[in-house]
Amino acid sequence: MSNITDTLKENVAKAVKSLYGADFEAKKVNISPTRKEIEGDYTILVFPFAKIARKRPEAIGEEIGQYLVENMDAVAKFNIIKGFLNLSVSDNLWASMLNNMLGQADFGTHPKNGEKVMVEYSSPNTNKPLHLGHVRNILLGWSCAKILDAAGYDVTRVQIINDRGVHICKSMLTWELYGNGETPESSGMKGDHMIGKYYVLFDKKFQEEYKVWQKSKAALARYKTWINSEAGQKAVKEQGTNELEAHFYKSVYKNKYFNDESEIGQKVNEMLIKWENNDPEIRALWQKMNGWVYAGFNETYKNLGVSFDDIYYESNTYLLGKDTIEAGLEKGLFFKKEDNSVWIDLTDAKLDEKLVLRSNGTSVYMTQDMGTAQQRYKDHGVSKMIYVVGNEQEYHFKVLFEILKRLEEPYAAGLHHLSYGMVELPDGKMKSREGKVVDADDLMVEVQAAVKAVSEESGGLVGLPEETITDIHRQIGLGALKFFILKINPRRGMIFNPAESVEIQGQTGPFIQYATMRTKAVERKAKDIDLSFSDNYTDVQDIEQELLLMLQKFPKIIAKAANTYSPAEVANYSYEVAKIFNRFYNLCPILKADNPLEVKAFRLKLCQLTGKVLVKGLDLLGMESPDYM
RNA sequence: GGUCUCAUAGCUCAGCUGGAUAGAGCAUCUCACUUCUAAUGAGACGGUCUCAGGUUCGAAUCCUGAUGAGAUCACCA
Repeated sequence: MSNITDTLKENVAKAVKSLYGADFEAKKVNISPTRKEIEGDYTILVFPFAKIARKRPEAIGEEIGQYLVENMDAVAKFNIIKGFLNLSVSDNLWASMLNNMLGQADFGTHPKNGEKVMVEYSSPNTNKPLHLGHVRNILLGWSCAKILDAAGYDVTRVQIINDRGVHICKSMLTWELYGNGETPESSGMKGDHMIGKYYVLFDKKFQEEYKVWQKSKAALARYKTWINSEAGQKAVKEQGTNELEAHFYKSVYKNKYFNDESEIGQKVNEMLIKWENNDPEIRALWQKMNGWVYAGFNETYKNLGVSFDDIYYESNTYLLGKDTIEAGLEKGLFFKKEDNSVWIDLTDAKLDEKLVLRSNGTSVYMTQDMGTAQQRYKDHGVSKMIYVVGNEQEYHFKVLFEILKRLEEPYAAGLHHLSYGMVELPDGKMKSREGKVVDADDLMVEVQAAVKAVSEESGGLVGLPEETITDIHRQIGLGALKFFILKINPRRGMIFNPAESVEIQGQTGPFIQYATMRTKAVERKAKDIDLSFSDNYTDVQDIEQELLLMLQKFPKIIAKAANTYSPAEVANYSYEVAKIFNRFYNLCPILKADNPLEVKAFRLKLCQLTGKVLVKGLDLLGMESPDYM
């Protein structure tokens, strides 16, 4: 039996054909659950047929309703209010609907479609421990991968690690200068946090040096040269001389100072050159320190419950893409300027002229990304690539995708940037320089502690082994955090309120986990109930019908979430299911002693199905379902 | 300035292939645990869907414009 709504749509289309002799696409029939206060289970909108039938909506409803009752066993009766045709489903249909859904081993998931898709997420920089922004990224990526898998795709999860460049050398240098051989073991710090410390230290040391220099005669000379230059005069015009010197040091000259004059800056640049020339000592240091960082990252990933199938490193990919430049030049897609730099003109796509190769022949980010995409296609043969990256890179990806499209890459049509908004704190943006960041590791510890406090108060876990209790606290804490982040449409920027993220009441992860736990608890208690009696149950309550109709949507929700790359779709659906189930749980006793057998059997089955859907829904969000709470 | 997002209840968010009286949660105020675990349920309160036009039988939803917020427009990554 296919889905009842689909069957209804097909029959409505048939009705239109037979009554009015016109073709109407079954898919376009507008059908929705009937509003609670009106009699009926499904409502069909008849306005769209008005033009075809050339009759009043009420008359059309009457005719179609009549047709459906006569031609479908499932439709018992109907009524019409304005242009709305409300159908009531036959009583015996509910049990068969339930059996049908419960009979599917993996209800909700779609058969494999043979398509391969890659999801890239996390993509950290080895200098900074993962923070709240990464957490949103990682959870989105992980959940999307799960959803795509459930929707029938063959998914490869990857991350690209930014492990090269000037910034990496900064932490290496300060560790060499001031580290005294410190290791994660010797300091007891997580590797990524330890490296992060040296990265911050570099900035501090540089600022100190820069500040001293600003008082020198040389500094004053640089400032005077600038102020008399064209750019300097322009600045004077725009903002006056007030604070101009500070502005000069802060914004105008800083990079130049770093590259040309700074002692510590020189050392970093020397180190980078050595790294690029494969200096064995530098490379060994680099590998050692990266190893510490990766160990730290892996711990965080493990705690978050996520993993990857393949990892790309920029140190391997940064030279890729140059052959593509050649190919593009031959095709006439790219062009060279006099200084030998290579460009592409995308002004006709409302994008600008874009540099793809520097005048000195070295790559830019775009070059590298072009090459990496091709490499991934070679490695994994994927037809779709999903990049989970913040919305600040929207422009970059638009350009990248446009270039790959014009290069006629076979996967070009399947490229998607899953762009998500910035995570802000209630008092504004996170700023790493001011230490105003929410660290991923700290965050996970905090949510678990908060859950522990509530749990001990409610006392639901008393009597279980200590280890089990701790693990349940972990599951709930992470559940609260993950749901809090994933329920929001990725597109939107979000305000992360730490207090709200550990809420366990209302629209939260633990609310859904609690409902799921209830389904499990009932099942544990239900013994020796002959489930086949459920078919005799015909007095199906409104709330039971509502729950069934909601559960029936599951496969479509997964498909929609996959098509829109939106875990929020699954999150909000799971919440709705949990809410209806809780209402059902309160209204309809399942195992009550004086319930007739068919009532127990039907409700128990409904409970089982709800449990299956909720467990799967939570799993798609990367959340676990505790057995006790 | 160009481009792209976003704007719905005091707060956090759903709803957007146009359809009935715009929905949840939080907060505030009631009520319900001798009951399959109350981390629950029932009820009350709360709205000019930013504004102004347009299309339509019908607009929170589509179009145009305005206002406000964010992002982006490097031979940076």
